[in-house]
Amino acid sequence: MNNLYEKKAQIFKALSNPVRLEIIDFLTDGEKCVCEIVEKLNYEQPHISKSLIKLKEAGLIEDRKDGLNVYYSLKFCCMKEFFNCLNKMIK
Amino acid sequence: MNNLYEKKAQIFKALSNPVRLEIIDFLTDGEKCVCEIVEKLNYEQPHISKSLIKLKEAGLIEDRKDGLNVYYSLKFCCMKEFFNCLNKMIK
DNA sequence: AAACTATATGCCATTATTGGAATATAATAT
DNA sequence: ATATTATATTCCAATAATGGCATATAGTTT
Repeated sequence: MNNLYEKKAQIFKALSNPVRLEIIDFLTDGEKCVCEIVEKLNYEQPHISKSLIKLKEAGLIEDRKDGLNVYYSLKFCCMKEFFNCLNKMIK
Repeated sequence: MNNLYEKKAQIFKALSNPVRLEIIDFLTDGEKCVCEIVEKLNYEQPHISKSLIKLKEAGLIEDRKDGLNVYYSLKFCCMKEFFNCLNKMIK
């Protein structure tokens, strides 16, 4: 199996979960620390943490440490058009 | 499928598999019948069939019957830009 | 140092996905 | 009607994902 298809599949897999999509959505607003994401979404902190790590491993977000906090942000600006197309699909 | 994030997640889930991505790739070339897809990819016919149904259920492809054959084709032309963005992500 | 806070990791039961093998269906040809 | 062909469905074992709970780590404060 072609490597490239697997890499792409990994990205889509990272996006194939409602919680992780909600995180992405929240991050379009700018970088957020884990505690803000936990507060916004209604999930346990460990689950949010694991979700963020999965998104990071797929290369979709990046993190920045500042004291006790870890701030996550979107890594690609084209993500907006990406999701615009997606929105057309679900109409 | 109650909320929007779940609907989007379903689309990404359908795309989160190398075989299904290869099918999508093959279909950008134009509509293909199941047998052509089976011949092109190296998988059992039942597996290809199930993959196609999953893509169809996600609303990404559509089918057309003609005699014994079933032809599948992409449902969205914006899929090209969608994948262009994806390609930027994996560089 | 100990206490506290933000985040990450490990464990676990439940549920979903994967892909092969056998079989069923549906359209066509003889 | 029977045979043939293209596609779909069912069953199954192996593997992976989900999300809660308990705990660990790492930076900060006192």
